[in-house]
Amino acid sequence: METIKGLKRTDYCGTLTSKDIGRQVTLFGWVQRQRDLGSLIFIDLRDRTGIVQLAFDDSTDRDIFSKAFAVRGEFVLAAVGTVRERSSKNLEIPTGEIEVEVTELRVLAKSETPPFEIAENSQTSELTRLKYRYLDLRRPDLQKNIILRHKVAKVTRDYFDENGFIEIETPMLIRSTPEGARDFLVPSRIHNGSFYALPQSPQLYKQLSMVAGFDRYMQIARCFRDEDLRADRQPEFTQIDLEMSFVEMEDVLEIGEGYVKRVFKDVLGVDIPLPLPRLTYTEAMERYGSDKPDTRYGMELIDLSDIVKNSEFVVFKGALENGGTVRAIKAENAASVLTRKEIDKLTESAKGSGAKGLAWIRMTDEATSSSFLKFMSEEENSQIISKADMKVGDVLLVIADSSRTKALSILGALRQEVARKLDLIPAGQYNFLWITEFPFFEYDEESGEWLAMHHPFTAPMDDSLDILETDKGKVRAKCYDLVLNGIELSSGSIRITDPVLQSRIFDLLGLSKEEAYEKFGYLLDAFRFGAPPHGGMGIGLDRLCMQMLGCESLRDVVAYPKVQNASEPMTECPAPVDTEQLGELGIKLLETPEQ
RNA sequence: GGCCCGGUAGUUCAGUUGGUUAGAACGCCAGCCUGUCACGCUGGAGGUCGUCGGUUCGAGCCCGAUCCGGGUCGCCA
Repeated sequence: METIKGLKRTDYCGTLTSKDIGRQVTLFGWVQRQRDLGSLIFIDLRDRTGIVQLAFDDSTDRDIFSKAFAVRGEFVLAAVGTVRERSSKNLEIPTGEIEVEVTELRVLAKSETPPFEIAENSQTSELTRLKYRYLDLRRPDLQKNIILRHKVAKVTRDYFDENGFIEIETPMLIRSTPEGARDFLVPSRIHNGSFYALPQSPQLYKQLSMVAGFDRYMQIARCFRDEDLRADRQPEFTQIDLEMSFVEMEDVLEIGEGYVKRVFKDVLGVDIPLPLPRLTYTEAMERYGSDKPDTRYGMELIDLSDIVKNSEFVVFKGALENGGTVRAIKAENAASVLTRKEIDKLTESAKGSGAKGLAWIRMTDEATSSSFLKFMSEEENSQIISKADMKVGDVLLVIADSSRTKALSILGALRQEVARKLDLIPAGQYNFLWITEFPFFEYDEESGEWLAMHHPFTAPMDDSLDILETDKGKVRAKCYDLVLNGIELSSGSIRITDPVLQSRIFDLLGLSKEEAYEKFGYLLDAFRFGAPPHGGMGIGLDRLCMQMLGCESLRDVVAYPKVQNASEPMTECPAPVDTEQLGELGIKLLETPEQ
């Protein structure tokens, strides 16, 4: 193995062009491929910018030639040479017009044969790739993703800096507030039996920073939630967290929109027209059955309740008599894809999200078949078909449920599944949407109680103040979500700063003064010393990058992600620790974990 | 915790009603080759079929359990 002593890189591999012909260059990189043609050898040398061809022929020094002969994939090389025009060009690659005639070659490191090829569009299973993540990350796709992520972070800091935001680091070791998601806990050595928690978000610290007078705060903050993973959910994730003083909802949305426009323009060169569309929570649920609707395709929900309210079909009748609803979506020209068998599958997944069943009408050239038309009158039938504007080839999927919200959200999920099946989702399109006027409370059917839908510092809307105690179902919050292509990108709210209102809210949430003080005393104290009105939001950086790159999983935009069981295959964490270490923390395990 | 899908060579996969020595491609190793660029040609090595147990004369294939991965529901104020 040789050293780089005396060598300094002059260029990155992928940046050389015919303009560099005749130049003496020094390159470092990994061997993508070595092609040995006998008395002619080519090596593709790769770094993060791309590849360039090194050439060795009969004019090459014999020692260098035999070194090149022994080179294998992923060896690390230093090459000094002259850029020259290729005698046969390769127009497929950016550097294909030139090659480097090598006059000095050093093998800086050898490599074993890697477990998978370092190439774009790897077909290798994700587990293998994650075990060797450093090799996976060497692949051009992931290099591109991680570099884009860097650019997003850079533009983010620039934008918020230009708009008067101060970046403040908030602590990673904080007090646990066991509401909402589970906290990751960190035992304290100095205070045996006590624990820190890792932040689920910097929420309280950023509000305190408003009290401290920083006026505008931002942070690219790591957040932690000890919950089960999904394709778009990791136990640790990154939030672009911000908070602003002396603002109302409109001001926060304006900053948020400006950010979205800026980051898409600067990083992707894509223009996002402003202002972004808005829907209230109620509209979104009624039209799409989701509080984070994907508006890249239509297929909006159709209300059949009025038409079927007198029908004899017990399923519809029962749902409506119990205060529910009957809704449908129409899949246009879908009869060929949505066969009986496919509809059965949809029924199963609807049941999976809580449906009792799925009613349907399927119109084909031959016949109109349906699971329920036979229970309806002629008139009802034709009203349904005309309300849904059904044509030959269309399929109508109907959900009835005595819970209105449930019916809507089941249909919302179905809408997404059908859109994917029918391939209705256009690529390369970015549909942003603000969702506003979220309900303040959520009715829990099990306990029969109204629970907070948001954290307890979220302000109710001004016109809800009079009905806080009397009509909880109608209370709306000054809360807003930013949705992109059916994914929740961001969530925020205007906060309560009025102590009187705050204690009303605590009362409503069933938090006694003592409990509230026990949990959030420091914030309540702070608010006694002049709290400016404030509000903010947190934007999911990982999800944003995922959308910008069109990736299906967060694992493609997180350098070192966790897999579904929340472990990391490369380092094999989490892992047991030795008893001595536990002893210092005053912890005794009830069972010895298997090694 | 529930449901669905998957686990066969380094990698991606095939493997018939259970039946001889489990195949292919790529990769790897060796030889040949002066313009390749997914180089080509010739030859070769490489497998506890995730694991454990069961059924059987015989299991990659059937049964049970279990582990691992992916998706999803619950969960994620």
